[in-house]
Amino acid sequence: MQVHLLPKLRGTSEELIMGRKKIEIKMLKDSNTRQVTFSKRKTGLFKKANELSILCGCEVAVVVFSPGKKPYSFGHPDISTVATKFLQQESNSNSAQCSSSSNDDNSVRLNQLAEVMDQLYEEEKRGEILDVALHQFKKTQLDKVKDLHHLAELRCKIKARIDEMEVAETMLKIKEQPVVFCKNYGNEGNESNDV
Amino acid sequence: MQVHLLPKLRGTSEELIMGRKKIEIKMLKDSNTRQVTFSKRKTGLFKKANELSILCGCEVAVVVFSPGKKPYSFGHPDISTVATKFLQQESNSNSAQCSSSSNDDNSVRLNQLAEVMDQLYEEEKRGEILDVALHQFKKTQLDKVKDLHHLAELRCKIKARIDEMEVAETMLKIKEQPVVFCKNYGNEGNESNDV
DNA sequence: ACTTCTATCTATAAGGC
DNA sequence: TGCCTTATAGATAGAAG
Repeated sequence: MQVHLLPKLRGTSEELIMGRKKIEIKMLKDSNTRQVTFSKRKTGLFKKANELSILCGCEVAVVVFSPGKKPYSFGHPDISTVATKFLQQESNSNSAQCSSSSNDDNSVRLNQLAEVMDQLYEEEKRGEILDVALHQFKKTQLDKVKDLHHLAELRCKIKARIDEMEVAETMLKIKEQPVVFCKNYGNEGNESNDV
Repeated sequence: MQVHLLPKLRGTSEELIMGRKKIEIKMLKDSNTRQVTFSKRKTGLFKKANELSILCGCEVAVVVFSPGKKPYSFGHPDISTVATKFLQQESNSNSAQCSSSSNDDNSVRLNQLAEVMDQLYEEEKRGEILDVALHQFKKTQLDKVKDLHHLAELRCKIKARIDEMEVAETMLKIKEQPVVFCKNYGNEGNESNDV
């Protein structure tokens, strides 16, 4: 369906096709190049974050502001969950478990991050960003999905969710108002590894 | 300056030096391997995050919980700054623009979602699976859909698609939401990954 | 602003120290 | 953990759509 219009390399004296070249890690001057690079690397970063979370069964949260000042985020299992976990650790830091060494500083920072994540989640639920979300989903998530397993359960879960949505739909028909969602804050029954 | 003390490979029948091998992106069973991998990949992730922040002059925040539940973070310029920026912007954008999903846009979204489902189906047929992605998709993306008005159509399409699919399980997600605000950052290489 | 394609460059699995 | 080495899988710069 796609024909290579570009020859691998012309036999001419100049090489127009250079392939990848090593670049210095410094602010890219050209705004277009910067945007393209941001796009590619953001995808790569999120992909890496996802792989790390799966391979090691750990929680990961990433927030990035594009050159255009738009926020993008990735979270596993969910940014809110990660944020919550941080908050909980802070609360329990006096008790028995967790947070070795100097977690106090981190807790403060994380606390703030948690709030941010909270806001992001809130904004997201407004619904106006489905376009972007889907786009991102197609680009990045699908790629990751290739490596995963267990197709069977999800169908049921999604169906269940859709049933819930039907209820919401009914309500929407009656009244056009933004639906208020509850943040699923609280602990997740996350797999706990040793160590 | 460096001399190879190791022969490239013994000519024996077995290859003790295997170099890199492809691994499946799934939870590593061996705790030792998992820890080693976590360490290596965390370093790689932070490095990527740092490069992205420098190359594109953007702000980045990454938080990771190790298999041992210890928090590690990277932030450029630092997590607190990024968090604060988020909060400030949130309050500003509250009155300004945002939320304005029109009904016409919904049909577009519907089509896009249908496309996604098709692609998911394709992936499934290829034998590669979904584990993490769909769960998150359900939890987050679908939540947004609740706010849209053409819920019925969407639901039907999804249901139909799901019936075809033997889809199933969990996690993964990416959230992004456009939040417009003005401010410029242009910081240089700064790396801070605590341990 | 996103994507595709290709040639390279970089990250990293294994195995040892 | 950290630090090496090697071979290979994966990421991505540059150019164009």
